[in-house]
Amino acid sequence: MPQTSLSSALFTLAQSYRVTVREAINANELGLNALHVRCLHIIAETQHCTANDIVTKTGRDKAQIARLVKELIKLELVSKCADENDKRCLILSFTDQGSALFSRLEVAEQEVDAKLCHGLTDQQVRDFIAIATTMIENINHNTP
Amino acid sequence: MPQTSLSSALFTLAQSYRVTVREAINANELGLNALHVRCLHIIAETQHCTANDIVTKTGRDKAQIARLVKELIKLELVSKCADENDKRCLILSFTDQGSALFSRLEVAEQEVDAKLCHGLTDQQVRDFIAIATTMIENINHNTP
DNA sequence: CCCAATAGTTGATATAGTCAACTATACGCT
DNA sequence: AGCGTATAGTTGACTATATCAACTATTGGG
Repeated sequence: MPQTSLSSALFTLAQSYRVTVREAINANELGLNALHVRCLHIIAETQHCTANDIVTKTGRDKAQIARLVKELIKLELVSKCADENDKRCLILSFTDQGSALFSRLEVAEQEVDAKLCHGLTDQQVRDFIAIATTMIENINHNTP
Repeated sequence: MPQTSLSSALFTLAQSYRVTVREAINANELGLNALHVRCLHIIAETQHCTANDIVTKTGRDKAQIARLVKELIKLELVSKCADENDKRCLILSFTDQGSALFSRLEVAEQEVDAKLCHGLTDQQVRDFIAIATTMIENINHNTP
């Protein structure tokens, strides 16, 4: 089954990726989906992370993020506390459980990535990410 | 906003792509989504195309495809008729309207693709598709 | 003729994504 | 200070997508 066009390659890849991540995550008995995982990553890599940071970094609707974060909090993976200087901002950070789970997640993710990149060189993967990033920028640089 | 990891690049790209395609399509006053478009492509490129062909080519649930096809039929873009040899198989083909619309779609899609690939060389795009295809194969080659 | 397999349909339900209205705080201004 | 406006986040209602399981109809093989 050859993948010819850009759109179909992209579409198929995104779909397969979602399914695989979900399987990997379910296999790890965590009640999280791919977007939860992205949130956790962003929280991990952003110091002083707010819900709004997640909104801008993911490009999702803020309502969606709000509910997602609420779930993470209910799962006691993340806690929020108001910024001292600006009480509108609620800083998100990992609980101990959250940190522990994030480590496990990273392992699971590396497995998915390794599977995905099987047979590809590091350089190819880097190029792929670079091109994807360019495409994302192209697509976000508003349609004039 | 740098995209570092493979997963986040993929995820962001897929999301942006969906949004852009949808905008392009809405802008073209068609009541279709990205998956409708994929179905039309598959119908176009597959002679003797059945719903099941679409299921295997897209990897989606057959229920979802059934409903999608039903919509395409209601829109009078596609018609189905039973295979003479095997009456379980319903062959899908374009109506005249469907063919006409598909031509328009191809133009719209080329615009999206052009936007996406702005600043990239043909070779880069080819490489990108090739790598994506490899990833899709990796991911589909069942998890042992 | 019966049975297992296949193609497709349907209902119920779950998950994901969107829009608009709302609260609360903060900032800038005269 | 008090006003208007911007920002962060929350919520409700809704739409769209996706998934599961049960079902029908047809087929081909013993």
